[in-house]
Amino acid sequence: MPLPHTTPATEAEAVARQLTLREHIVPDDTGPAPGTPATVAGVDVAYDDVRGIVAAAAVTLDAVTLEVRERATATGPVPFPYRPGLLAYRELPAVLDALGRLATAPDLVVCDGYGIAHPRRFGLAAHLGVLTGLPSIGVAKNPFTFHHQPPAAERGAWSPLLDGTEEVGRALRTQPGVKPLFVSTGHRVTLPTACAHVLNLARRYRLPETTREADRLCRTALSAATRP
DNA sequence: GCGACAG
DNA sequence: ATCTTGTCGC
Repeated sequence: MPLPHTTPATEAEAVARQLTLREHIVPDDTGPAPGTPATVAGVDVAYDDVRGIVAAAAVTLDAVTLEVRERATATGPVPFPYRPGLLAYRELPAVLDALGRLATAPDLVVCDGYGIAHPRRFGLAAHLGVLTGLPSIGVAKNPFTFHHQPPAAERGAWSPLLDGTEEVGRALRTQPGVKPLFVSTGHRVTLPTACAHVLNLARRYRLPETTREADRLCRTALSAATRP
């Protein structure tokens, strides 16, 4: 069922593949309902650009209790340079590897970065969702090239994230008086549902527990891979 | 041409 | 992403 991933030889090929794959995005709401019994995985990567090594982590949490259910990591060579708009080609190989090492596939994947909020409407979270078939959402820490009005100060407040006049995501306040996160849809999840998931996962801190756990794990995995 | 630009 | 100490605040 999952589609294969291979590293493009050129940026033009990378862009062309995005235009093809984006047709496979399913913009429905067939993923789990926020806060209901389900498993949610956070994925993240860390780099050692000097040695050209990337380490990825996938951590599965219980969506109700937020307890960690499973952890997996993967390391490998950095496969693609960083280019805004092509982040997925840099992160996906290691992330897909880590996800595949989980004994049980999650019901939802939370990515660091964007989903449909992307110059070609096919960011990392959408790409991951299409390849794996899993419901996915993107959670970014900055607005990238998009614009927004600051949401009200209370937790849960949001404002549209705009590419011109098109709403591509939401600036979502997960903690009172703290900088908002930028949430966008990936695959099989609706924008309001995606925001509800993020609020459910970010009860105490700005970032969802899924990304906090994945961030910690990929860093330790990187130092372990870098430490002979 | 210059600046901006997820991680 | 990553380089990096102390420091202001709850």
